[in-house]
Amino acid sequence: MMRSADVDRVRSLPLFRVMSDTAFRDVTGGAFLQKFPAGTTLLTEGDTVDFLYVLLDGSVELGASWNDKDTTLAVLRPVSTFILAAVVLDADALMSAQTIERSDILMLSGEALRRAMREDAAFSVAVAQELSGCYRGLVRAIKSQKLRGGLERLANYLITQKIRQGGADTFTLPHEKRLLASVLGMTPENLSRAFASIADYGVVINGPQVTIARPLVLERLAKPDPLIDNHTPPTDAPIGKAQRERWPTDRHQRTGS
Amino acid sequence: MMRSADVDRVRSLPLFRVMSDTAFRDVTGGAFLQKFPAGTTLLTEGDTVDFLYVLLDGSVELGASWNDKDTTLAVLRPVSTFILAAVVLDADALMSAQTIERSDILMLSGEALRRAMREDAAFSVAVAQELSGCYRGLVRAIKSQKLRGGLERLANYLITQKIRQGGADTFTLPHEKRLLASVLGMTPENLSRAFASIADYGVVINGPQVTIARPLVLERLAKPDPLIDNHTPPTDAPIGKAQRERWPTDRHQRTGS
DNA sequence: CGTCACGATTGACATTTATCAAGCGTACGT
DNA sequence: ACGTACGCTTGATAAATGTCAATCGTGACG
Repeated sequence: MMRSADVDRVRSLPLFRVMSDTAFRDVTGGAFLQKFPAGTTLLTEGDTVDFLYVLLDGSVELGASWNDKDTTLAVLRPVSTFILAAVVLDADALMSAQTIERSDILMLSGEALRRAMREDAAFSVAVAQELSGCYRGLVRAIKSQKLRGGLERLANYLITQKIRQGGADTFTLPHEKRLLASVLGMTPENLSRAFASIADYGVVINGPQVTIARPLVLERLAKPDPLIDNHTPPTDAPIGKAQRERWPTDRHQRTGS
Repeated sequence: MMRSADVDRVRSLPLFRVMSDTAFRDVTGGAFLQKFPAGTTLLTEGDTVDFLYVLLDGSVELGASWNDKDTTLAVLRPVSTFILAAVVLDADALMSAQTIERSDILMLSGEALRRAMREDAAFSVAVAQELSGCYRGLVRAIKSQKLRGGLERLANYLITQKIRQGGADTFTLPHEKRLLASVLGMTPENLSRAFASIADYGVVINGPQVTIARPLVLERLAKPDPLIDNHTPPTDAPIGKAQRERWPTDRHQRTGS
């Protein structure tokens, strides 16, 4: 059902690394690994959630809608789990999930997950840590949304993106601009104008290519704040939302070796 | 250090009900119960978090600020825990906490909490459930913020408040309007105007007294949605964020008796 | 090769929200 | 009782954001 390489990738996630082999086999026993084309709706808000999803390849948008409007709450990249909170509570989904590009997605039985939590304290601690990381990600998102204006959100997004992609002054926007607009909580038209305005702060846009020509000028506009922006640098280690939140002050290093 | 009645109240929280007596004693052993006057800052964003806070009496505002602006993320009423996510990750606080009125607050050692999680699977499951509830509360908040306009947010707030206070057409706003404005993500001036506008939808304001004269008209404006608004009815049982999120489709009733 | 669909951009305009300023009412302390 | 501080309200105005419409460029597909 799963290739061994995929099993390894899941196993090496912080969430599953702490599980016993038997518990891991139990949880992955009835799992599905599916490939979905771009634009597939995996889950609609309000749906009953039977599975924990793990994005192994591709990308997924988490969104929500109300009254003919819709917005994007997050864009996920591999390797990420999603709708963990709904699985833990065995509750309905509050967000929709849709593939952005062709994606490999692993689906783990929610029931088995909850059983494993009850039987394995280390695992449920890992779940609690992952959830804490997700929670803090949302706190950052709300703070950005309520405290900053559109231009400031964009400026900080660009700075964060630059760092996450390695720190070079030129990088590529990872998504369509329309999607970015939805993430940033504005209309595509407004994002376009924001890109035009931000040229005054030394940002050069060339299609999906962005060059931050005068980083200090941009920073003066953005005023990035570690309590809002999570400037976690890129890493090849499989990382969960919890680890992202712990850096750089990881007081509990348990991967000692 | 704690009155027996207070111990009982904490013990009966979903978070702590599942703990063994010995684990509970261990966690509450080095606990402080303190009374704070109104307006006391308990915690500033960025601070190291050493304790899990439990609000036993009074009320507490969770807020955040950036660039001389500030906003309120939540207002807590007894009995609630707060900054659980930071405690679980042993990370810095992303929000500030301040008493709104004179409050009784219990402070439990974060270190002891994390130890109890590692040793007691049932407890760490309860922590994961509470965190899931908090997470979903934030998802609702972001959806409200990004998808609705100010007047719609106010309308839904009033409907939610009406239900939470028992369902009568007349009820009392639980906070100052300036605080409500901050919760709803608008300026006090704007909230004032929103209250004036909402009179057209059959809402009569008299100081802190609100009367919803034509509920159906207001609902047509508000379009409340269970995927955004948590219309949990009032209860006398000590309830956690997780329970709030499970109602009304609690598929895992474990308080069987 | 042409056509079509779609994302991005730009302009004009409407709506919403914030800001500044003034005035009102009430609770509180002297 | 008086004054004062503070929350609330209202008005005038500015800034930000959304909406509608048109255009441009590009990539997919017949």
